[in-house]
Amino acid sequence: MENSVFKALAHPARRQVLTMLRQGPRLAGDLAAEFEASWPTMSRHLAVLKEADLITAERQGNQILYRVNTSVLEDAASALLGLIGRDEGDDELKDAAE
Amino acid sequence: MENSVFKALAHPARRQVLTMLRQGPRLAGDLAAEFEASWPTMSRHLAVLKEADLITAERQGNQILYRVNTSVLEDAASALLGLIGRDEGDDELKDAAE
DNA sequence: ACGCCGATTAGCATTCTTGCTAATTAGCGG
DNA sequence: CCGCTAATTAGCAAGAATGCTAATCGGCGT
Repeated sequence: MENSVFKALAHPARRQVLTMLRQGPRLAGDLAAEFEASWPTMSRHLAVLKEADLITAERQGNQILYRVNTSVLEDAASALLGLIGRDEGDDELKDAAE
Repeated sequence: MENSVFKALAHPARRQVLTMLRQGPRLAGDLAAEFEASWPTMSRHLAVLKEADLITAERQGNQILYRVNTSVLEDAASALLGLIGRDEGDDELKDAAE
């Protein structure tokens, strides 16, 4: 679960999407329009972010509104910070090698 | 540059390595011994982390000592946190789509 | 029902990642 | 120099990620 979050964050375009959503929700097409990549490509990036629960989708009639899931982002950030502090026991951030 | 950091964080084994390094530096073999993966495989994971500047390597005679680069981890964490706060202008976390 | 627009899903090719074994480099000790 | 241990690099195969175009789905208006 944690894994899918970091994997989702691994792609620049997806981080860029999150940046765009920072100031509020946006329509899918609105987001897609800002990238050079094709629309279907962006659609898949959004799907990856949704899969990782970093964003949520809501239908607005014809179109789809995306918004950031702040708490998941917070969890990821604190997981990273947990990697810094010495010996804080919890938040181990380990999810098995493959 | 930011990109390689998040890519490096995308693999569970590599995050696990960082977790292990939390309490202090460790020898390469010492780290490798804790994983099921083969030694060369771990060596490459370490190379990826080093490439992202998340860890540093230092030769100790026959062996190699790895330690976390805390500041890069901090930067990554604050980049994520920057994605949350509304409208903070800087730290945009964008590094071009592909 | 039809056409249209917004968006996703299917299918495919290309490239990147991962992980293995085998070969190589680096340093130490006799 | 030779042998030994520590670790990395080479080379390969399998699988995942990315990006495209074409096809499809969903909802709205006529």
